[in-house]
Amino acid sequence: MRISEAASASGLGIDTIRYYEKAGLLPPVERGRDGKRRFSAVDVDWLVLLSSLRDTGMRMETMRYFARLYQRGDETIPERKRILLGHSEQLDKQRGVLDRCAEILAHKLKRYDEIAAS
Amino acid sequence: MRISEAASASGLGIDTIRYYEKAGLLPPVERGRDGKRRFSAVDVDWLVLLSSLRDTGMRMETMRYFARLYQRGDETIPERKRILLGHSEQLDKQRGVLDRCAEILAHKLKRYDEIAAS
DNA sequence: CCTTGACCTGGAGTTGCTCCAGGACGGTAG
DNA sequence: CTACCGTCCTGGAGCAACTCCAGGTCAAGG
Repeated sequence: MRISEAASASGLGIDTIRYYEKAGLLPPVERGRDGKRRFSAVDVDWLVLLSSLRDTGMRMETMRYFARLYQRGDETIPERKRILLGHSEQLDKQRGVLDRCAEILAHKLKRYDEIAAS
Repeated sequence: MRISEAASASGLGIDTIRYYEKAGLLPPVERGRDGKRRFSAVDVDWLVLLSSLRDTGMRMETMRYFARLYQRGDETIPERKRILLGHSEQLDKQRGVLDRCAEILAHKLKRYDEIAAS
């Protein structure tokens, strides 16, 4: 799979993927003899995960740490589990943030309607 | 209210508040004769709103536009309403993103447990 | 009177992309 | 065979939104 396909499959941009590779967030991607990147199904799965973690606010440093653990094999699973569980908690906090914002917006919108009606 | 209090009341940092003022996201804040900023209750309410909008991903440019509308008075309410309704939709999209991430994480965690059990 | 703490300003530094210039390469059309 | 096109490559500049810092002011307390 070429980079443009990996991009649309993962939701990341082409530039972002190259940037992530350079930054150590994915293992060095294999190249064809033309020098172009070839993404395996495993690579793409990894990109999908990174994309999801990024979109929910995980920091690059954490993702890099997670990537290094992943490359060290199954012995690092407990630590990886810890990270993902921690991120699950982050998701819950973010739901709280969204809910509070929705409340504030609902309140504001109600006030707008009251002003319009008066 | 001094800037440190406005910061802890709104959840924004002191530097962020000053930055927002310079950037036109809040009307110029009144100063005491010592030159220090004095935040009114209205100012703080506004900061709380900005904080919530920022935390849910609204762009500064949009917030600035919203702030300008606000300063122009009640005639801009329909447009402000449009912006806040649009942001409500964003909140829904973000809930979707959180849910999808939670699913991926649950799946990964299950697989970790399977590997550990085998 | 001297120090402490909270504030001020302008500007540099950081994160995480995002875009761009300049160049190579493979496939198709003339 | 050659011209052109689309997709890729690299290194580096640019951008958003903070975040931190140096150097300075001022009021109040010991």
